[in-house]
Amino acid sequence: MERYNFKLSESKWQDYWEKEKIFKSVVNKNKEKFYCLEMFPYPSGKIHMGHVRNYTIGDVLSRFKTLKGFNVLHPMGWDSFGMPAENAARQNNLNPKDWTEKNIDVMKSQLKMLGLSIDWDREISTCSPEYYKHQQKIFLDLYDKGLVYRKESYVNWDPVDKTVLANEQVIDGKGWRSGAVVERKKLNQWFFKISYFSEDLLNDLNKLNQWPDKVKTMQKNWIGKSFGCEIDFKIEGSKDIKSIKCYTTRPDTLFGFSFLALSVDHPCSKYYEKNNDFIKFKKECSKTGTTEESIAQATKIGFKTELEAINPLDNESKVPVYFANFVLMDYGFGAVFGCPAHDQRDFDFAKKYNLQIKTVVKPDNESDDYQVQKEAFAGAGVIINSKFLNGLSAPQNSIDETIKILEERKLGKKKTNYRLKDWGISRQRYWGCPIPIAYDVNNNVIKIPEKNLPVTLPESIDLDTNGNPLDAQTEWKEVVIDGKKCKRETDTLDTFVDSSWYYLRFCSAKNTNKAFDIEDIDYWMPVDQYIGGIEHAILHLLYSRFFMRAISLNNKETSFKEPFEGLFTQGMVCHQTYKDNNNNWVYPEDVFSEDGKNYYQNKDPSKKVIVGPSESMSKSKKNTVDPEKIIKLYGADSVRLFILSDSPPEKDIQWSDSGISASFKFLQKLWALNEKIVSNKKEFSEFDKDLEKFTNQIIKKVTDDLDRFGFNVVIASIYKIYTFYNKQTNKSDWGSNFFENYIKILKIINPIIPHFSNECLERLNQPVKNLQWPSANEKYLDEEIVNIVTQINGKKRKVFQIDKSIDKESLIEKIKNDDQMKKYINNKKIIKTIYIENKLINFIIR
RNA sequence: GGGGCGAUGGCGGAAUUGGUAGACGCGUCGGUCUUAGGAACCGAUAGAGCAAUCUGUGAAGGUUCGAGUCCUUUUCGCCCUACCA
Repeated sequence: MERYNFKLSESKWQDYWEKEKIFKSVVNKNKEKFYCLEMFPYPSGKIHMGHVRNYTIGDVLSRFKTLKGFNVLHPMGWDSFGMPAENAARQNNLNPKDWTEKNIDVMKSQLKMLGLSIDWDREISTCSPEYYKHQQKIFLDLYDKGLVYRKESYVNWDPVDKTVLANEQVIDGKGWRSGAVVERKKLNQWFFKISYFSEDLLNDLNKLNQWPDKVKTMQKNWIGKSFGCEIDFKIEGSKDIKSIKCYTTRPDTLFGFSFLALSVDHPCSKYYEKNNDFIKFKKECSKTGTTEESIAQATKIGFKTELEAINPLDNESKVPVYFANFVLMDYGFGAVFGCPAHDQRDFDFAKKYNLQIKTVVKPDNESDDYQVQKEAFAGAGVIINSKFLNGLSAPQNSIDETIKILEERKLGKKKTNYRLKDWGISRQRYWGCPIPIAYDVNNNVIKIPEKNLPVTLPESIDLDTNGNPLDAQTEWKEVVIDGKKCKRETDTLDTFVDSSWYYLRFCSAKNTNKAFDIEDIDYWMPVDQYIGGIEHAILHLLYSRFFMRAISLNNKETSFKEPFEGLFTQGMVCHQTYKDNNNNWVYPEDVFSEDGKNYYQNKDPSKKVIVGPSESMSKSKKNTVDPEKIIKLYGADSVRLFILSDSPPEKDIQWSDSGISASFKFLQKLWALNEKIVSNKKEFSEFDKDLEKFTNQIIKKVTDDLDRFGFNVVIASIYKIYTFYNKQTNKSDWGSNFFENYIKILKIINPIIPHFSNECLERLNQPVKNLQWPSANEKYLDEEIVNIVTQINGKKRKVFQIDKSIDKESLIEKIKNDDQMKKYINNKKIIKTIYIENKLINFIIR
């Protein structure tokens, strides 16, 4: 018997799928649709195990739904704009376009090796003008709707390279390339008004009942709705500044007011621009703030002004005004009222500058002379030392009451605040979608007319210039619109924009006139199942939700607002880490072990390797395994089988050599079984009820488990199938119903190991086209003989195999009189009998 | 500081609604076959005990006839987020 030749088989079926266009999807209103989408990859060079896991999950689901009769849309594309291309191009003296296209070719061939059921006719690439011309149109539409605007905003500026840095390019406050201390620089930039939908985005999370709660909570926190009030503080000591607005969630602690703090970027800072001490202070503030650690540990510093703020509820009380490093300009009004007794940050600040700490809330169990000591008290309690507010229960009552009073006296008003900020979309980069805007000689914003779209990137470009390479393209920049000389916008769009609407484009991927066809999206949208990494829980998913709302705003044709009905976030792929004696990471493929305990380097077996903990695969730790190599060694089906088998898909999985080789060996066993069945010449006449029962029960279980993403248990079932069928074929009579049941089995393993399943079906002269998912026959799902667990006082004592037809009374009588049970009951009195049908009997004795 | 998730054999993990804890795989041990095996096949495998049996789902309590599952407290681990007023 020949072993299973996965190389021949897998390439054969992949060719067949491609030639016959098996996965081509067309709108068919008579058939229920299923849109299965995995987050499309960035073409970084090669696929990694994370992709393998992501796309295997999506593929199994797509194939399963297809077998179940759905019209499945399962597309794939490339998130192909972005910085890595620019960096790689600069390093290797290439064009980003060429680098990207080469990577796409490689990765596409690798995805095909996995045998994914993708409709490649719908392939899209976000860096292609065919894609981004529609994006530019959408940008202009949103501009017309008032959802796009321009304002001054800060960027990270590298003063040596003279370039804008992305956050991830700033390491410890320094530019990643130059090492220069990064400065903050103000630039005019474009924004999407995502905050317009804050409330809607928050509320509609409730409707997403096929989303993980975790992701919804993360988005909820990100939107960060809070209830509070804005208060106007009168200011003394300046002829320019009359009052300052603050936002607070705790107006009820107003009598604890002991300073007012402003962000260094607060509009009032303009009056201090020439003050040398203030300039120094501002510099000091910008030093801390890039790494998370420094933020957490940053001490609170302030710059005292000559200004004084008056407590609106107590005109006698005047407090100093500071600029402080812990006040953020882009939340609230960039100004806070300091109440040290009941806010830890304010407390720290007050301690440092010897400001008054006035206790105005006491815990319920404390007396009225309670005083805050070592730290701020932010808990619930009762208002004290606050004149007419005294005695109110804090926080809820006291807040409501204070707001009422402030509103009556016209000193402030109730306000809901959101943490969610508008989305800055300008990037000072070459390799992104050009913003379809120009400016006339007076710097007015001029839209590029639709007929002139797309605004394409210039192909020959010098990436070694300082700053944005597009800025240096003087010829490209010049454009005439309606006879007027204009200069193009040289910023490009954030690549998150590209991925915020690609799910729509897949529905009409070939339409050159429009971004999408209403008829197409009416049928295909929303995405029924979206699958990807948890790292996109907030930004990408929130931006996509925003885009759907923005496109649908004042648009009667697209009525829905949620692009993704179901969301699944898969876990990461982990691998053991290895280091040599010099603390350098070592690749798994350069490591060997004879006993599984001591590890050595392949190149030099005298060198020991230290085994570290298993961590998520990353290039920096060199604990990666190359999928292409693994596929070539074991075959795609073995890889698919293993990547799904060891852990539930939402959790992390450990990649291991023993695991993948176990999957490989298992397929060989399954193949041997199939060959044994193929070569059987005997006819069987006896109907085998056990075989029928086993098959139907396992079909039921696999169907249910696939429906709930229980891939790892599905694979456990496949192992059980092998054990059962192997025993069955060792019998002299396999059963007259053997063949039809076995065919069903080959169908239910098809979504997971499709090449293998096809090959087995073909060996048995079975069709492989238009397979249908077998349904379990209810008749065989029930057992006639059931296990009855008997307990004495809740403790398991004996298990009886009982015919289901027996009635309750005789069953209890029978068990009571069982010799072993009698021994346990031991002449004691049965005071209660719990009976759960077909499951359990519990005697309570005393 | 805030939020979330989790803790089950040597390991990864099973266990619809509370109802036989440890499915399935890895590893380990024993056996068969083989010139050999790091191949294949068969069997065993939570712990203790010769056994009947007892103990076991991070810890402590509670609800219940019955808890891995529900409630309270607690410890540890992981993830996200971060001066949000």
